[in-house]
Amino acid sequence: MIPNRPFRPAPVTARDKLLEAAVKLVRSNGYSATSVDQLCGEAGVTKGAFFHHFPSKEALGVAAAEYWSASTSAFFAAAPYHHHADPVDRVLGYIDFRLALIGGPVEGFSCVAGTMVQEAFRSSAAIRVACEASIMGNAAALEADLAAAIAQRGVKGTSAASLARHVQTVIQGSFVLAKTQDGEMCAEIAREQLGHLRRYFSMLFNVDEDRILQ
Amino acid sequence: MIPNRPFRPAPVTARDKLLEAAVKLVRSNGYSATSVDQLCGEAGVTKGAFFHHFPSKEALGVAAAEYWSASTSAFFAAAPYHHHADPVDRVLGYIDFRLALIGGPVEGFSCVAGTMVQEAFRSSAAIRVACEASIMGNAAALEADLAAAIAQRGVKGTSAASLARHVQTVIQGSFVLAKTQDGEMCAEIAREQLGHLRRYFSMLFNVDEDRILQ
DNA sequence: GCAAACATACCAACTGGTCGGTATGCCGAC
DNA sequence: GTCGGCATACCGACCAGTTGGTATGTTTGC
Repeated sequence: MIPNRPFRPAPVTARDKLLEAAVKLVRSNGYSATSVDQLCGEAGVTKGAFFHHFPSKEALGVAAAEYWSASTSAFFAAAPYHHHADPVDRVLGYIDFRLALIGGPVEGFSCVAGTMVQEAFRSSAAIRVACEASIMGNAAALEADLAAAIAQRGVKGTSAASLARHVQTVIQGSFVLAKTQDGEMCAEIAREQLGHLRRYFSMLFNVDEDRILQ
Repeated sequence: MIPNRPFRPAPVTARDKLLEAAVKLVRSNGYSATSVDQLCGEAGVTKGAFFHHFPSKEALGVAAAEYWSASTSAFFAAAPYHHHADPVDRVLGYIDFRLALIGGPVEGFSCVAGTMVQEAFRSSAAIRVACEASIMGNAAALEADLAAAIAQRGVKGTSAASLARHVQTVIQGSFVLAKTQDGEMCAEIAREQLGHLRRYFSMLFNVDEDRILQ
């Protein structure tokens, strides 16, 4: 979900270093394929430290999703698109902000929660729920602006919550498509797909009321 | 991608049984978390048979993506939505067809290629390419109808290939969102999201030409 | 001095993969 | 027609390495 988070303070405790390692390794190798030893190696920490802070690998997965959730929501809360007066501008501003974050290798802008839930939704309910909270929490942050936009433009036949989920759907889907590609095409295809989301919303919020419903 | 494929003949050879097992297990547990022993157990086949037919687990992954690709494309080629005279009806018919396929647990309608590429895009180029072929092949099957619809309705600012990719994006993204849910909500959220895709296309192909571009 | 934060050594279970062997069916030669 | 030769399909014990997890220390801050 979030890409290159600049000015992130370097983690100090072993716990933080492990969470950072989890974000990095899960993004590029997935949850199952990432071993506890790899995590410890990446974090520069021993296995004893790992199991001191987390009772199991699954617990690290849950904590990583929550850590991810917290750092991304703080990142987006501080973004500039909130300042627009028009709610439609805030919504489109969010999409443009996401668009600007896409670049470089996929593991730099993909989503930890989306990656983990794909693998663990059946084997670990705890991880599934933590990833749900992360993704739906990110969606919920847009809901107020979407509700205002819907009210202002008189959009019928959907809801702010449903549209917020659609934003996440297109974002997550664009990451999957991006992962099928190589090199610069990864970012290019992800940007292209967010462009369709932008166009959908532009049409939805600008069109005459009687043309909205099919 | 494809869900409940009815009337599929029961696999006979060990190879076919292993491919069927791979589709089932990868869909519910992912690629990395599925072991060769599990695959053999599910297929009712020994390890000797596995490595007789596939040189490695990775090769099975590639073969599974190709097998998946072949069976889904045959399934969609035989679907009834192709018979509509209007290309826009064919495109919307495809979406409605996909909508009708969504139901039951996620692993019954999710996509093997999308699941695998999320895990293996960095560790296995062969699997990545096989999944790309599967997903983009599915997209390509819609391209002609989309091109005709674009031409007929005078849509500007995009291409048939890009819109075809968007269909896959929303489908793959809806599967990710569905996997965050439990029980019947899985199918419900996936259907809701395909509904947005349908609405986007409805607007795109019906609106006056001068209103299309923002 | 004492608890939290780590480190080291270790374990049973499992991992993908190998290897010698067998059962079966198809081939032309006689 | 039946026999030897040979390829394909499959079996299951086995291997070295790795897995998540534990048990027992040691260090450090207060």
